[in-house]
Amino acid sequence: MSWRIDVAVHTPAHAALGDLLSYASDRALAPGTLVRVPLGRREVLGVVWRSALDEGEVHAAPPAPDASAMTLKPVGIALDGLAPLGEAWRDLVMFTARYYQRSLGEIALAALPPQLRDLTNVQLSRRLKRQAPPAQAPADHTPQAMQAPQALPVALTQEQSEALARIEAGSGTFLLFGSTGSGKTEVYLRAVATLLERQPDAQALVMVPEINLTPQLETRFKARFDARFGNGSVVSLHSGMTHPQRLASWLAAHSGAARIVLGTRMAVFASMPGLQLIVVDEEHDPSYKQQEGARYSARDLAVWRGQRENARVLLGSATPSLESWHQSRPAAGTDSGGRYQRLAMPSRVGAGALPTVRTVDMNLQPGKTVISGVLLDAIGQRVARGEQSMVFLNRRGYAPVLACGDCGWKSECPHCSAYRVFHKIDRTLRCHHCGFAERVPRACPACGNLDIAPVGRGTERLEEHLGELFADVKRPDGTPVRIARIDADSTRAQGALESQLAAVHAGEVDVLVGTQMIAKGHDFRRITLVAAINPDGALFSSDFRAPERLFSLLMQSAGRAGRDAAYLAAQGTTAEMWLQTHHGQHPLFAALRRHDYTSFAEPELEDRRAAGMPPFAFQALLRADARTQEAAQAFLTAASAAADVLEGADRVTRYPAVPLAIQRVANVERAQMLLESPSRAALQRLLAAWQPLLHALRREPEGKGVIRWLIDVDPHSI
DNA sequence: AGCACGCCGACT
DNA sequence: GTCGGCGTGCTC
Repeated sequence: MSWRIDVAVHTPAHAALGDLLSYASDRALAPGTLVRVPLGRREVLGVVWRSALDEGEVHAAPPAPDASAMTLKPVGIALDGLAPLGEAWRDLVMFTARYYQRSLGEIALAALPPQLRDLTNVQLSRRLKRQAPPAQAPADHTPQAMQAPQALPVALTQEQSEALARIEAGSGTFLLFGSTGSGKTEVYLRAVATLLERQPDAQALVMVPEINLTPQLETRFKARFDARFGNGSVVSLHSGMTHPQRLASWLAAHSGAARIVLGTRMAVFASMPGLQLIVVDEEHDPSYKQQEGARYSARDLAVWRGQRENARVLLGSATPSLESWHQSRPAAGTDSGGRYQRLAMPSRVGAGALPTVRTVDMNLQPGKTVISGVLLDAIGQRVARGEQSMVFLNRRGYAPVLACGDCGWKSECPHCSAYRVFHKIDRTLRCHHCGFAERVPRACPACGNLDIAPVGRGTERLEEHLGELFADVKRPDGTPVRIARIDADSTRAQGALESQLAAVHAGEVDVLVGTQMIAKGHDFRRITLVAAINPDGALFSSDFRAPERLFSLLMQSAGRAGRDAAYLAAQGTTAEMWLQTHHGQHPLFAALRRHDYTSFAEPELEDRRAAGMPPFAFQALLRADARTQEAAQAFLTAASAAADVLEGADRVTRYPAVPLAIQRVANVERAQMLLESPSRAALQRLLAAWQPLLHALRREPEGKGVIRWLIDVDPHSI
């Protein structure tokens, strides 16, 4: 008997190539089976999507486009040793591909560990054998043991207990709205523990926004669960791991041997047959949105996956995204708001009171002031008392621009519409967009003037500046102040971030300078002052999400100060957050002063509602990269015109094509067009119907010079 | 996406 | 004379 096997392989969405390629086989293969198939002159890994009995020209299922007429090549070997990927996983992949306008195979193959692609059957079976045998009844799995859970490190607060009780009693998606230090992680740990103890085959997925945050989370989960469920019950999945490590974790999740999977956004695609709970920590974090390739939101997919697999989803944040805030309602049974249950944990446990927020009115400071005198004094006093301070500035390097005082030359990047940043450490001018780097010229390249000077400041220069200003400030033991910097440059080397963080923890640093990298997740017990040097940029940004990001960043930073109540009491000090701003009266800062997310979010949401913006509207971007800006825009304009006749077009607003904020990167001109609709379904229908037209358009004169185009659904920055 | 084929510039 | 640039086309 002859079968037609439809397989998803790693090909991009393309007009000439369908989502699935058909192959011949003398036996049916279960959907989800991994197979090697011939494609052109190479052999690639694919996922079986369906098998159909091939009765000559008649097919039970519709064949892949145009495949019925051709002779099918035979499938290669099936990776039989591996259980087929489940229906729920395939549905997730299918949904992702459709929703984000990508090919099935691209999503499916990207969701699998890369090493699987070049593993033979023999190697695979060897791998599987080596894999630790599935959780061989560790410690106690008896009912008695479950009724008498081992002593847990800390007692729960009232708020934590209530949140947990509601998670257990309910189902669906929850928004855990807990201030920094309210003990959200403990709630995650308990929710996971309860689930895994109750159901021996249940699995939990826990996601964090950044790779940096996985080690500390892994330590905490292993300490809690290794003893109870056996070594290997907790695995991680993120792009910082080696391929063999990732394969091992993936196999453990797929087989069910791993009870808990920790990871970054890619982990949302982990194959987990027993998935019952998904935690998305810091759910508001922009890192959950993939910014290249398939531009998916791991948070949104987690919610979808939870619904599909009937697993609880726990979104945690002190400053939820306005989308999640809007979707959530305060108490079960309340109709207002959306579908998530909101669980509030406003109190800070074991931490000092939230820091006092002080604003420095930069309008009253002498021009060009970098750090105001009052702030300097405040930091100096902390140093003298042996306390730590954190100063952050969202700009790395020494100075964002180098300029000639005579002829007006500036350090423009020859390949991008951006300035190259001056890095004093290695005397280079570096473009942060294309990577182009050169040694700093001795004299102005345009006029030969020797007087070329840095303009503006980055973390490097701030660090240097503070060093000069604090030259005479002494620590309690009379030794000079110690200043350190943490940013993407200082942490480039393997393990550098860890060692630098350790130095701060060990008290070897008095003043820490850094980018937003230091505001995220790291607990510095002895920091009592946090300062934002220049947060104004985001207040009047053209990006409507900028205030939301700024507020969350500042709240998170404020949360870094005074994490240790006992320390503050012993020092007889209070924690402070300082803001240097020209707009001290801005409502965003007023809300921040009160540490009140709600009073920031509610008016912001009202503005969005009034302006018809997300979450009250749905957006997508069509972007085009081309040789010239005209070509990019011409393509977009033609694409817009082509969409006129499509279904749903009347319900989708198409804005004019505009250049990107950074118009040219690496000699490629970039333009985009915004689409917006009050109906997600209408937008989706339009995008789906548009795709083939866009492919066709590239071959038309309007598509000339276009290097690539892409669709970004639910874009994060526009 | 890969990987071929194909047609124009500076070097073993 | 070749090596190699990446433009265009194809893969069940």
